[in-house]
Amino acid sequence: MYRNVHPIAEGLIRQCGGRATAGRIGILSVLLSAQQAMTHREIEQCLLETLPLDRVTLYRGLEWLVAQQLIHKVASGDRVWRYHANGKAYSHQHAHFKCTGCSQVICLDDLPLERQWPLPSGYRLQEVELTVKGLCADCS
Amino acid sequence: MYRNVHPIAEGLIRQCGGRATAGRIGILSVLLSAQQAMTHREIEQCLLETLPLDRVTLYRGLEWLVAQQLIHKVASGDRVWRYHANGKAYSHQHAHFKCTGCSQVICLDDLPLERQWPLPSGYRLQEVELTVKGLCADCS
DNA sequence: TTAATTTGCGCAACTTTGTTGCATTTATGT
DNA sequence: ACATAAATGCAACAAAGTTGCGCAAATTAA
Ligand SMILES: [Mn+2]
Ligand SMILES: [Mn+2]
Ligand SMILES: [Zn+2]
Ligand SMILES: [Zn+2]
Repeated sequence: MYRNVHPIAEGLIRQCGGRATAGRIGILSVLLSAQQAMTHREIEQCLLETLPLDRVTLYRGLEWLVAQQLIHKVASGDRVWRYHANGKAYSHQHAHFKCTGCSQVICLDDLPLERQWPLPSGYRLQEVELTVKGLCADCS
Repeated sequence: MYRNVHPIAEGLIRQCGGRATAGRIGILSVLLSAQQAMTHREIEQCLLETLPLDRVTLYRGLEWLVAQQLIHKVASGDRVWRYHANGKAYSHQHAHFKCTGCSQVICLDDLPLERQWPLPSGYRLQEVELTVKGLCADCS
């Protein structure tokens, strides 16, 4: 249950010097307890009963948490952002897996992105975005 | 000038057994002449003078060309599809480069995606989507 | 060449995802 | 408890893309 992580979430938010509002704590708690990256919609649904937030507030909360580097944002192909808490394992750049069956997105911590990527001359690399698509264990 | 490729575009379309309409020929001609992957908007602008197409027709034309595998679709992070003609070089899976300055997207043919990607057990790979982000030669 | 049939087009309306402006409320330091 | 800065809720907006449907154009048959 994601309520257990409320104190942890609140601590993390205060450490950033931000206001510990119910919204931010709720959002971060959901993401800290989630096994996969979640869409805005999924987070909204998840909070619906305990803490109904306005969609805009949720967008702004997520934006703020990303800016504080407490969570990260995943693009994953469909035109929907997904969000996931930054554990120790996920603080560096990493790849993601997207299941084409159930649409879940998980972080692939093992997949190193620090290798050399050959680019045309004059081109400068900033960031690599890698999404492996396929079927998860449940959908296989 | 993309008008030179009209006969080529028409031939490719007829080879697929599809109707060679002015719209499809125009769209494919633009993409065949383009150096980079283009958004729906960019293609629309490009055709504006010679062949003003309804946005929906353009969407459906692109969809059809993708289904015929005459072009391919690139996700590239912002929530906008980009399209590019399938030359010989681009018929296989390949990575893309997206310039964070000018937003142009080019195909990285040299970057092999056929390596092994370690996945959790039970997970099955279908496709790899790799976008390298950075600055192109002009924007550097 | 014309007529019939099939397929694509244009238009309007709708959906989804996300953003912006502004008045109101709330968290926090004093 | 009060002042103040910051977050929230609401309405409106925006961009990208989709759907339904009547009409037009491309193929095919006559
Ligand atoms: Mn991740
Ligand atoms: Mn490409
Ligand atoms: Zn799955
Ligand atoms: Zn550039």
